[in-house]
Amino acid sequence: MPKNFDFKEAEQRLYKQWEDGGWFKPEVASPDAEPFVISMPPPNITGSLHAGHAMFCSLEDVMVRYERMRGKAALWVPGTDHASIATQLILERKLKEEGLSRRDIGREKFLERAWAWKAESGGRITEQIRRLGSSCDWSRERFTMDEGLSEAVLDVFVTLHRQGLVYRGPRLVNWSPGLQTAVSDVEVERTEEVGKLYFFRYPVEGGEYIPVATTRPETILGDTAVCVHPEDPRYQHLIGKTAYVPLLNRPIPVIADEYVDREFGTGALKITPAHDFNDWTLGQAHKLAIVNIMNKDATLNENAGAYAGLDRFEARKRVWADMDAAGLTIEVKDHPMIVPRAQRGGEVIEPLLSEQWFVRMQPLAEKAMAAVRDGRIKFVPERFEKVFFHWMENIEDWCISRQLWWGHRIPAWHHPSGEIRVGKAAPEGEGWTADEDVLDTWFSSGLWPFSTLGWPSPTADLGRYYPTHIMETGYDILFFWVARMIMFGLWLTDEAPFHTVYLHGLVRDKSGRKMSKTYGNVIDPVDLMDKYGADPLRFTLLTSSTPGNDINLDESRIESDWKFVNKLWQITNFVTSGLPDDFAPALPPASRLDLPSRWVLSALNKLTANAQRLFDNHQYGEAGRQVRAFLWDEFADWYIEASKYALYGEDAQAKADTQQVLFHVLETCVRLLHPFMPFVTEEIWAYLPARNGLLIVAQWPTSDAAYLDDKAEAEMDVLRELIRGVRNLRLEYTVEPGKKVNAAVAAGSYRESIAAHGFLFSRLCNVAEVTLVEAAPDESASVTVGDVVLYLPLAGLIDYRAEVERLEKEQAALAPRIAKSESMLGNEGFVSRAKPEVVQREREALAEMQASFRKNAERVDELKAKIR
RNA sequence: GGGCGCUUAGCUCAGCUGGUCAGAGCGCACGGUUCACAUCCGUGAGGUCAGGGGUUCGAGCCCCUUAGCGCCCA
Repeated sequence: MPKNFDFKEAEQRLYKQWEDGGWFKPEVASPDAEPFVISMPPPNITGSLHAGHAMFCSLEDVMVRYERMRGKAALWVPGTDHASIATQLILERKLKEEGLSRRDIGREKFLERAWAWKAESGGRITEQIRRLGSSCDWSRERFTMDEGLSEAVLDVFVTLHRQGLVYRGPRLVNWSPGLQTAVSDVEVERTEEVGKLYFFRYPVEGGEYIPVATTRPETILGDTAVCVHPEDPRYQHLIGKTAYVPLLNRPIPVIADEYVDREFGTGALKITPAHDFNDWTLGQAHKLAIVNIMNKDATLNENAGAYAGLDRFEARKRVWADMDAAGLTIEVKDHPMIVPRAQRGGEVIEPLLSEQWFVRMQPLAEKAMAAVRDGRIKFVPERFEKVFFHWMENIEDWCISRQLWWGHRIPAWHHPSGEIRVGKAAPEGEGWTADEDVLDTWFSSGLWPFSTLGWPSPTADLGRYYPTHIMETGYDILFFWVARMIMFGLWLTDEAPFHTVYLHGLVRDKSGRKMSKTYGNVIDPVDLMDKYGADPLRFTLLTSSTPGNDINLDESRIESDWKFVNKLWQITNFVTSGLPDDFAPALPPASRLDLPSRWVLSALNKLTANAQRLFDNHQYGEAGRQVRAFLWDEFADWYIEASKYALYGEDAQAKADTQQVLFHVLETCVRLLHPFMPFVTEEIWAYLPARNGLLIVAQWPTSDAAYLDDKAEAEMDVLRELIRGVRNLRLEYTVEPGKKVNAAVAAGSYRESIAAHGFLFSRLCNVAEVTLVEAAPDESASVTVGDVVLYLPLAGLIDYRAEVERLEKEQAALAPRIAKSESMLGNEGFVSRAKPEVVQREREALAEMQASFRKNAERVDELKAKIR
């Protein structure tokens, strides 16, 4: 095999091999295999790959590849979203560059451009998703505006309308003046900003004034009442009197309502039902007049009198100036306030009275909550259930119409008579015109898990692959998307669309800041893949995250995982290079194997069992970390080094057995790592002998209890500690690294083991010969592990005083640990209530520490005697 | 105002069911050209697991509370 893994060449080739070979299709499993299905959160066609995409692709691919290896009919359905607002924003920006607006070119031409743009750039994101190694079934790729999905969307609208759940009406909605469309509650972001609070006098009949404060003086022109608390002595006598709207002199009532907070501001409120959500509610309760003063472009209309035609912010200045001139102003204060801004575009949202389509959410939410309550749907991590319930319990009707062109056109028809009919086709008769509006993007993505499988047609895919299994996505779209899928799924298909919602966190920069173009801290996953390959990026994203928590992406970790890829490659090179041409994998029984082999196989099988448990609990990151640690710190650093004795030795059987073990461990780890690092593992797989087929469909490893061996692990631990001790001594006494030394061991209870494994010392710490002794040789330094004392004779190098000091330091560290252990074991509560194996383990640990302490103490005495 | 998360080595983060869980990577110090790998190997320094209280035989891990940071909802 080549000296290094050339990811640039291999990634493309392997992905093509997988995709062209149809290995991403669920049909590669046996026909009766249990299905496992994930719907990919469809990226916007406007987008290019960002860290969030890389995150979900990595996670979902781990899930899918794992289940595929377990023999399931694994299906990951990919697709893209038309992203109504985001796409339209981009297209309008492009038009603007040409000096045009969408109205200049008209709806038809605009949509042509939109489709052209989709054709041109919709493929870019899917190419980038491929680069990550995502094993999704592209033959089932969908787009939210595909014919089938569009039909589904219209059907749902019609159905919900028939069920009385879709209605139309004038309501106060969140209006985006720049985009000229309504948006839903979840599309409004509330930002804390320092604004101004304007205090002024509201004239009341009889020459009195009520002081009132507002953050938006222009809305004064639309006031239809002044409201005070019914028990407020300051204003009680004015209740029921008539106030006059400043500048317009329009008479309005002074009303009373307990809603007013007497402590806040002046304790009196101006009420503008047409331009404020709270005021709207209050206005409904008091049957107040509704005066709309604003046009859809946020200029004021004829109801604003002299201010008609002015932009809202310009009007604000003028109104205030004129009121000041009229002597009605009191003061202006800086005021921290919550400003509603559009999620797309960021402009200030205006509450505006408008005719829109809504979905009545209450009935849908009930079903959704029931499904989560009774466990048909679970959240990982669980805490998001609380967030989900809180939102569901307070759910508002969903404004689904958008005054945009790019999207699913609402299947409603308007007649000059004012009649409105809902249906996919135009009603019979003359004069019907189609509704101008399109649906909220999230209306179609809410159907995604089933619409992508053919619903509402009873397709084979729908039957076999729905409901899906895990919905994996970012917690930031819990309300936008996940909640809607759950509601729609239950309502329309009578099934929970998935049984598990796995939510990942946001990917931030290394210091925890949100990535943004303005900060210039955006980490482009494509750059990282160019530099390190897809595997290290995936592995880093997967292993540095835990469910639901944000991750701060540090490039140094990707670099480190790039090194891990190389390490794996080099391990493979070592393991395979020595294998005979006719090598046939056949792991010998544990009874025939040497100690290092029994140890490493025991550790391997524990690892496999752990990985299984962790995958079962969606702890993918921890599983990946453990495999990496085992492979590098145990297998490469210890077993491989130890194996060289047998490999280069005379004993043919031992050599063959060792090769079997090396191969088995590597091969198992490659399987375990495949979901995390698909490219390098698949490439390695091709270099392993006697393999049939591709790793992508190889079997996921299971733990074999026959190879679990606590005794071997304990023995190896002692040997490893002794070896570490020797390495340490050699450095402390600056023994030349190349120089061979001898060791004498008072082997205590490990006599046989040490006698038999002198070769390990030779290989791992350059000790030529290990002899068993009873007493300490002259001029030697020692290392103690339990009742084993290893002496390193270092003639001429030993400073007895320094050696005593070193040992006493060790004793000082040991003493408190012994004391703690003794007190634990002396504690009746611990001995009687802790699990027996825990007590047993503690006893053994204490015995070992005590032995070490005793041996060290003896040694110190000996040395002290020599000093005198 | 309600809710949630985070606070563990200089930095970025793990720590699953409470009992070798005090860890990793990077960084740092020191030492290494022997036949898998310098994209490497070895050794080491460094943390009263934010503060306080509690439950428990035993607590980074559970409960309460305080503080700081962040997020969501209103």
